[in-house]
Amino acid sequence: MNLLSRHTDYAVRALLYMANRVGERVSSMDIHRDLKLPRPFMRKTLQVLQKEGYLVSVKGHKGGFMLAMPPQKIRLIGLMRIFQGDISLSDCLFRKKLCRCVAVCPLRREIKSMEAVLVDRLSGVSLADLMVR
Amino acid sequence: MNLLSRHTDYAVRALLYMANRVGERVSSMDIHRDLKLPRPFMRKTLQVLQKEGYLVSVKGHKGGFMLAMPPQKIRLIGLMRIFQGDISLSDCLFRKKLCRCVAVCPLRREIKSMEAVLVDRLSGVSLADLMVR
DNA sequence: TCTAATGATACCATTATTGTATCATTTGTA
DNA sequence: TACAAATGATACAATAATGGTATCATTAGA
Repeated sequence: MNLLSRHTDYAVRALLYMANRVGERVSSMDIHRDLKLPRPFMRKTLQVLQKEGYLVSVKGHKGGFMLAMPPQKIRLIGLMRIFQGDISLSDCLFRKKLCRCVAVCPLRREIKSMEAVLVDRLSGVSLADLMVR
Repeated sequence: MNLLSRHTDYAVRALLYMANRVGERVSSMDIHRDLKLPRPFMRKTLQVLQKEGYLVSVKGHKGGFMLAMPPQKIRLIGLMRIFQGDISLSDCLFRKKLCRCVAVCPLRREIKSMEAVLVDRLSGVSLADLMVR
């Protein structure tokens, strides 16, 4: 199981990369070269981050991206919500039909509570925390 | 995201069903009729549970299944491990290549620690706990 | 001996995720 | 001013995991 999707994973890496180059303009080519992430896919990641206000972009020659906010303000939970939707450990709508979980309610309650723990932990992690080494 | 796969989910339901019919022989047909689970698929679930020692089976006419142990001994984490492998929030081998996570180690550490919390919680839940109502 | 059950297993369908390709637009610079 | 290098937008394809079906062999009760 993967808590983070590729988009989220690549987002974290790319953002970390930029956090270490504050003031510079970073292109998808730079990231591709240095981090070896598949470029077309990761470009989509970056575009989403731009739309969501995490990145400022400059088009054209010598264009690229820069962080739009300090690393302290970028939280793991925020990135996950963008790329993976609300964190849930039991997706309960199954093609518009009601979940198969309602019948096993005590189990559902357990899982929901674990979910809350997880979200709490994830909320505590910022990009800045991941930069410390 | 789903913490539980269908197999695990169906296993819990079927086991709960049998826990409420101790002494009776329960067939896959009974479960299908009463719980509306897709029979061929759920039959596989039951067969695995039998192989793993959770169920005793009787073949032939009037055959079926019975719990092989008391509900207190059946733990959610055990079922998950059978049907989903070891609980991990960051599957790190990607087609035999080393994970893409190692490069973002602090993140990996965070996730591993959340994983431990989750496993701990899951270990605490038994079938008997889910029967209480 | 027929029927209803499990055991084993092969196969198919669906979905989500991951990844590629392409074209339009923008902008610095030779 | 034209070219090159970048992002924006978007359509399409590949892959893998999961979920599900079908079938045949075997067993056992009535």
